[in-house]
Amino acid sequence: MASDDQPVPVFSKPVTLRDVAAEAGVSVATASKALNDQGRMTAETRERIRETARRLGFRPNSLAQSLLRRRSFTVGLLTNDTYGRFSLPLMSGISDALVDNGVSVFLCNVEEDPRLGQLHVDAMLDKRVDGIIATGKRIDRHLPVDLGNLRVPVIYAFTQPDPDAIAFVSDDAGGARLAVEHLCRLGRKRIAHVTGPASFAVVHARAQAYRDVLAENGLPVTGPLLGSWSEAWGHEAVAHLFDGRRERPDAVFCGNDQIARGVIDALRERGLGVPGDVAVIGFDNWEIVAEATRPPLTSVDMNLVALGREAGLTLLSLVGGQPAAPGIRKLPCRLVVRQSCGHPPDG
Amino acid sequence: MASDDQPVPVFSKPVTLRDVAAEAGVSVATASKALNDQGRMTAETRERIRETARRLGFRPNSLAQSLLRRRSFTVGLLTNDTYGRFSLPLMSGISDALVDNGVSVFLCNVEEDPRLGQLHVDAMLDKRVDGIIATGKRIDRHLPVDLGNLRVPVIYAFTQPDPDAIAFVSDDAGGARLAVEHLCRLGRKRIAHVTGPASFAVVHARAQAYRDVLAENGLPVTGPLLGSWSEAWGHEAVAHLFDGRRERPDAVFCGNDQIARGVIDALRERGLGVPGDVAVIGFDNWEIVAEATRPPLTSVDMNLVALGREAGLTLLSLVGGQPAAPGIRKLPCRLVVRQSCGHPPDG
DNA sequence: CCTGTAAGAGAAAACCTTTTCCCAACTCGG
DNA sequence: CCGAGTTGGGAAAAGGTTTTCTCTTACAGG
Repeated sequence: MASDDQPVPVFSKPVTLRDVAAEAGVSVATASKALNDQGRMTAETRERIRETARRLGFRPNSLAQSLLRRRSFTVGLLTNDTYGRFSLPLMSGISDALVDNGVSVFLCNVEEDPRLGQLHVDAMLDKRVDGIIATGKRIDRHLPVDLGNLRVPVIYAFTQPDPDAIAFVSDDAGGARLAVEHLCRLGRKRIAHVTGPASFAVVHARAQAYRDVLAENGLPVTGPLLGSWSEAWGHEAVAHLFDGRRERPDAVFCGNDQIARGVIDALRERGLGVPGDVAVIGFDNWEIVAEATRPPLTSVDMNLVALGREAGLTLLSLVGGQPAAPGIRKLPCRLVVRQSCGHPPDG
Repeated sequence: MASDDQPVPVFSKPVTLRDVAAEAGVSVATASKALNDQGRMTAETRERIRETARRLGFRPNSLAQSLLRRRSFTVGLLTNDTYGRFSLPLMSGISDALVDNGVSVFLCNVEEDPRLGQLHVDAMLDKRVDGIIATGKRIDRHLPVDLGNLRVPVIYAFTQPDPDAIAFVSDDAGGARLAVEHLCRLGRKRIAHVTGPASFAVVHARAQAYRDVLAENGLPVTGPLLGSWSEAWGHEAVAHLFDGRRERPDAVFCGNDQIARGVIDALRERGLGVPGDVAVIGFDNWEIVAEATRPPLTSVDMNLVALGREAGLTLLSLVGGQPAAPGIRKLPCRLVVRQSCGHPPDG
């Protein structure tokens, strides 16, 4: 009564369970049980302790809890994507999924440095993370660190080290199908494919799907044009496609949005209309690019936020002791229709 | 001797100091002192314990250490920039600075949600972070959470809540000076400024510097054109600037790289050469955009990685007990010269 | 030989919480 | 009135490490 007109003191040491117990006139054991709905005591005692804890602004020390429970409610997120186009939505999804479950995320940027990677992994293990999510900027390269036999579960997102790991990746072939089938439905007959370098696994997966869909629709297959992931390559590819004596494409399926942007700009410079003369579809649905092209770019979205969320939830269930089958989970892409292909397929 | 031909068992429980002590035939106290270079013992004992620890793969449990030391070697990074253009380099710098000092980073994306923000802050405090870095996507808006009277030091990066906090921001006015002075040195006489919306503080800071430099050089000041941060606005602004009956600019200083990109594209469409007829400078040095423009864009770089590093190091010194004066530290920008302004100023 | 000191190492407290076990008191049926 | 069961609550251990204090032994000096 004498001192409770003061709000919580501002710069004080953290108030511990012991403080609460002393203030409420009980033992720490009883205080703990009161706050955790454990044990037996009169409703009145329980409420009095709770009220005391509230008044003192008591918050349990997670460190002590973690030490005891051997569970820290913390996971490590390993990434080597300083660039961020892919890892940011991924991280956002992961973070969402985990935070909703009271789990915090250690961010570890390991670049391409194995030493740094090992440093981070060791630090995370020392801090007793409950699990690790590894994510990379490329599906077919993995992080410069061995996560093989850790004491904690590991999930891979957007990267896939070996077949018996648990990995979430986007269904690139499916995404490519979406795009090419969309173009077919719109009546395009000569669909070209301009994409990135052969050193990327996704280039082949998407190109194969592209060829498959064309074959299924009885359309001519022109081998995909492989280059770099840049606007400049988009420009250049248009020269290849439209300068030759052969029949000109009426649609271009691009390996990413930057290539698509280059393609669209080059087409405009040649006086070709998009989507009038040529329909264009991009990949990645990088909104900042897709929305800045004129016309705004229809693009395949890899649903990275959802992918991250799935990865996060799966890690959580693994941490919780649920078993999970090893292997790769491919998550479907979706087509975001804007204006670079003509009228939306509304039937 | 009997069992040390086995390497560290792979899936075992973590080995504790007690295990090491038992194996080496000493007490945990002695083992601890041996490993931490504390206390007195024969060099031989110390080395024997160390060797045992190595052999067993002992790693101290950070949770226990943190609990005891009241220092977790962990800091929280609060951001509301899901977009990432600014926060990624920032985070990278922060992370670098901290990791080099053995400090891990909790990543907390609070979006614009005060409830989420409070949740994260509470969780970080419960986990006994040593400090917090708050970073936002806008200098003049701060996070939806009150970090006023925490038990741990707080540093702001790229955002600035109130004058008596410690904040690191880029020197936008200085950056604008760099750009406009560069154009002046190149002999440009009619320099326009196309920038973002008036609701951004940086717009005014940069515009003022722009006017100052023009005045200092005896050049005519045409009020800056305020719009959005988009390519589309860059296009539109060119129409404003070049359609009128008044004298046409021979240089445009743009508020960001996307605007600059729009400006350059629009200029080309009108048959105006860059940098021949018009020099263009951007802001942010967003490499993916700056390098894709034709010609590659000269742009002001805010040195966000360095800014992040400074913020991280300052937080560390604060955590270490060093005092730091409150207030705003403006870090200089730098001009990255590419080809959109003509010959580099080499003298 | 005795005392003082230093070396070497261990016991125990501390950090904070949770949980198991236990004890005292009370109630109730017989 | 007695034994059994229940109720309310506390003591203590556990989790892993660090640090202070204490203790034993050895050795040097007198």
